[in-house]
Amino acid sequence: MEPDLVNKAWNGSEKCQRCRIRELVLFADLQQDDFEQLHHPIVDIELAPGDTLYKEQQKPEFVFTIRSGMIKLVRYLPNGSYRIVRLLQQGDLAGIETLNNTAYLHHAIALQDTSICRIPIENIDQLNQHSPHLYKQLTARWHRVQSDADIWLAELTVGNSKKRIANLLLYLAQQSSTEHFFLPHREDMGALLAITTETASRIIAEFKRLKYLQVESQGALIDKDKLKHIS
Amino acid sequence: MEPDLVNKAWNGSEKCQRCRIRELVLFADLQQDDFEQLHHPIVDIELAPGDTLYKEQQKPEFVFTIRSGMIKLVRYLPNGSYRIVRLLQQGDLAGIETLNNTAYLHHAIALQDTSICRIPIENIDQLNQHSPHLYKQLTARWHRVQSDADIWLAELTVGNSKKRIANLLLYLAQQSSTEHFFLPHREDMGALLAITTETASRIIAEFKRLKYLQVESQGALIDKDKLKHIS
DNA sequence: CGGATCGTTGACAGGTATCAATGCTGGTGG
DNA sequence: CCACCAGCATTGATACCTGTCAACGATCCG
Repeated sequence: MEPDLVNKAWNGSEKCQRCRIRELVLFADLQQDDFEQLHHPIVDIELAPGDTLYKEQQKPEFVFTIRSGMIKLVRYLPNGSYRIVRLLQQGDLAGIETLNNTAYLHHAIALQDTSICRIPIENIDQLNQHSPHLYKQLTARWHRVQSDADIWLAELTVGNSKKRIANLLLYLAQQSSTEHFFLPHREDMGALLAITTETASRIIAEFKRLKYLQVESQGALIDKDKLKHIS
Repeated sequence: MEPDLVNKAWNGSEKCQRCRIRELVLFADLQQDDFEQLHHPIVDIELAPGDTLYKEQQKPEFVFTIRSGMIKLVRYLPNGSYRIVRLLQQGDLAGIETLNNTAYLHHAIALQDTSICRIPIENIDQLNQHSPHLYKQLTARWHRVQSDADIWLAELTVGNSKKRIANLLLYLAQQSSTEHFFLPHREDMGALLAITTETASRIIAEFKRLKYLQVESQGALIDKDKLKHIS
């Protein structure tokens, strides 16, 4: 182990212990002892909208904890179009599938300004071998993957387009910590809901006209009752 | 611990060690020592088509390894209809989400004659605490959940109905160990693909007329090239 | 034989994809 | 500062697809 890496690791773990949202992220349950096992550096990353965090075919070396912002997980289809299979937000873990010694299953792309912690897989492996504290948090993340995927399948891919958009808006609003929330591009909405960009645009425009949806500088606002009535 | 439970546990673990498909199921990596930690009985269950393995609101006490057959995981929607979010087959683990101290996320219902091993959650928890051998297999199952969910989202909910049915048939054929495979009811196909029963029926009937699909007593057969061309 | 269940088919209205054109807005370079 | 451009968003027209409601056929079983 080179000295400078050890130093960075130490700095990283120091920061993790002082992390403002520590209770939400992967290392919530770790003890002082555990942090000393982090021999590889944890790095902060800031992403702008459109930045790619990783690609499917890339060598998997890191998992990523999302501290703020939003990431889309994307699968490209043979015909060149794409489908968004999940949205990740604060506290979510991107690249969890690589802990099984396999490749990334998606491309991960930022939708907003997004802050990330980049955690080397080696750290996770070491912690798993020498301490029991990470296991619970990891299982919780796997659980969330399943639960999100099921919600997606059961709620966002059924019914007509109006219903799906209404459900998506309700989902985004519910996920947000404030009243305002981030409204994706029409193309991304289409990729989320398996509808075309044009249809997404038409329905959003209609919701705006009906005042079910308002777009302000801080983000979007919805009339939840009206939208629930549609879905 | 009551003596008869201990006895049953011993019987159960004996059987696990001799299991014909052991390399496929959850206990693949377990050692002799580990099996001695199974203090609760593992029970074989045989299900007929339509039998319910567990329900969403049921108290979670067991996970289930599937030895043969097919199980659908079902979510009921507020309007009374349902959606199939995953199909489980040999080697898959049903109820994995309960290992996180939460409820079952679905109803699990057999589609065919199905053989199951019912494993008490306590066994899993104990093994996890005292031996490292289960961890890898569990992670592999979580991984498969994610990977299947993503395939579902990316391939079975996009494109028109003909494309979706073609993809479903290709998926079912690929999963099967023989050339023949199990063809679900039209209603289940609809619930799998987010289309109506009638549309599923129309397209299956058309595929039959075109000889892309043949139904024999052993199961269904498809013309993979023709169906790939559609999808 | 009658009834239940599932599959198939028809008719039609409504929804959505597709192709195409037109706004709108923010940024860039002259 | 302004004209221009690129990238989205919106809207229109139309053909096609799919949901809906309804009827009929096939098969199994008591």
